[in-house]
Amino acid sequence: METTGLHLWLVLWKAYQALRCHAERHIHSVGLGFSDFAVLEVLLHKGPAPVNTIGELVHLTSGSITAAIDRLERKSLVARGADPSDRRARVVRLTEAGRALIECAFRDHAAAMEAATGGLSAAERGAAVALLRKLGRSARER
Amino acid sequence: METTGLHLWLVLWKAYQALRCHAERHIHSVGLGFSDFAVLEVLLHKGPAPVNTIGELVHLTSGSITAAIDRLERKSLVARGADPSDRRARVVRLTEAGRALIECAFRDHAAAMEAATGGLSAAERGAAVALLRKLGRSARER
DNA sequence: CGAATTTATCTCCACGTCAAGATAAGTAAT
DNA sequence: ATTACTTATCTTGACGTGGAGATAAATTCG
Repeated sequence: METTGLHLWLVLWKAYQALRCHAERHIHSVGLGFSDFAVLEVLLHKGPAPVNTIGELVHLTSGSITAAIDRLERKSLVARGADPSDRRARVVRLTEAGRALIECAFRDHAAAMEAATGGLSAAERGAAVALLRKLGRSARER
Repeated sequence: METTGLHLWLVLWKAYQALRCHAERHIHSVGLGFSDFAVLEVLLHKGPAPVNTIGELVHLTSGSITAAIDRLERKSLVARGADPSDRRARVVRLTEAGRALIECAFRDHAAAMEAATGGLSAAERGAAVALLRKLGRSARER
């Protein structure tokens, strides 16, 4: 078994692409892009938040998150509001339509990921999670 | 330990991003984009190949791979040539400069990945490779 | 208080990607 | 040989992203 860092990286990349492909198929079918889905998901699970806070959570730069919120606002899935404690900030919240959409889409997404990872037993998935978490953490620290 | 498919997907995503961040830093410092690096790497290890064959290997559509080869040709890192057995095809090969660059860049890349995955022991990396390979393969099959 | 710095957001532009369609060359079938 | 189909590549237009810089508000410090 190959244990070089390069090999691990390649295998990780391929696994990522395979899962991402599944994820994208479902998300695309709802008429959303990957980033827009991530933004809605953050809003659903963390509640309203300022633009750049969301950007950091989903790894988008200031320009990109502005564009993403613009897209979602154009579709009436989110709304910008004023932050009473900071007049620079614009707080983003889900609209009714946005909440309905992401709740449904998220359920589908979870089911799709469950199916896509079905090739591994529960024990294997647990082991994979532990290893990947450790790998990600240590890589981020360097 | 969480063993849902969704959780595994999220952890995989984060680990991927952490490693990709390392990879991109090194590749960018050579003046290349991620895809262009992948194209050169294919040419280095598999030898000259037609445009679309390369595109499939690095997962780029016909339009994208054309643009990538254009960029590399503009920098004189690769050259297009005729395929004697198929006049539609354009065979891409490394130039001297291209070979020198990718050989050097690839060594650096391998070293960077070695360092980035250093948080895992050899045994852990072997286990991770086995799990990720299985995961990727089964996800691709569905 | 006023000046300098930081923070939050937005605008603008360049880049890489994809999708769809165009062109040209090879292949198969009648 | 003609027709239809497939394959290899390129072109065009739209989209999402990042980076640099602009603006405005908040914060820090003398």
